[in-house]
Amino acid sequence: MGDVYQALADPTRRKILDELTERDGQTLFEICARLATRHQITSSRQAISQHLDVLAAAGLVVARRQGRYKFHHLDTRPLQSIAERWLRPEPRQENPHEDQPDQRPGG
Amino acid sequence: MGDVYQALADPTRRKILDELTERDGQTLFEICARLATRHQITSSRQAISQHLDVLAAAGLVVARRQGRYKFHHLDTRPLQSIAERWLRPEPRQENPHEDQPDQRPGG
DNA sequence: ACTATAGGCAAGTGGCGGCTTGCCTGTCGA
DNA sequence: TCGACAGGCAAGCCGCCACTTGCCTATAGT
Repeated sequence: MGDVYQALADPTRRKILDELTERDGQTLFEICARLATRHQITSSRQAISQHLDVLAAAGLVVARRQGRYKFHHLDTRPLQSIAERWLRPEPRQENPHEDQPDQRPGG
Repeated sequence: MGDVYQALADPTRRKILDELTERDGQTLFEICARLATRHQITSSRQAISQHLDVLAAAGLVVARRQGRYKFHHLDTRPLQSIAERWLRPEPRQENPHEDQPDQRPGG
């Protein structure tokens, strides 16, 4: 299982997710064409294919083979846990700055 | 302004965010010590400092100088827009797979 | 059977990111 | 004032990642 955060790090991969959000279940060539015409991304087909591999490894894209076509579907479930990792509103501990923060005041 | 996604790509930087979530307003040395003892991260002080620079450039960390100390505070606002980018529950368009997806069926 | 299409595998390359190292600035305490 | 401490600047190294290139497999159409 790949790293979801690393998969999101590349701007081209995010554009792919945007594209699949607008129109789910696209083929590789379809994604290439739409990235080129709508986002000025002129990467080769292989580059996009490798990006899709990374997204699939991260669980963000699920591929479905059908004949000679391979349709790519978005799966947003890995994204749900991301923001919650730091956005959980538990009142977190504060650091007593004004004391003497000698590296670790309280051990 | 740096890239929030790229800032989250590095696992050490995510650990720093975890650390600041638990205890906000830590100094550089304090973060180094806690990363070493609690997360087995033995990177040098400079490495952590550069990580904090990246996080600050992405707006995820705000530094506050006070005397010879520099306290780092978490700012989760840049995170809120991340998940919503693809998690907005608008019913997105489906691709008519079973037709003839000749790259782009509808031009 | 032949061709065009959709996609895959693998090797090679260039640039960027993470890390270290060395040295410097600035602040507080005794 | 002097030394310990917190942090900063800059150069250099190295591995990874994105991308290309070349060739291959497989399905669909005629």
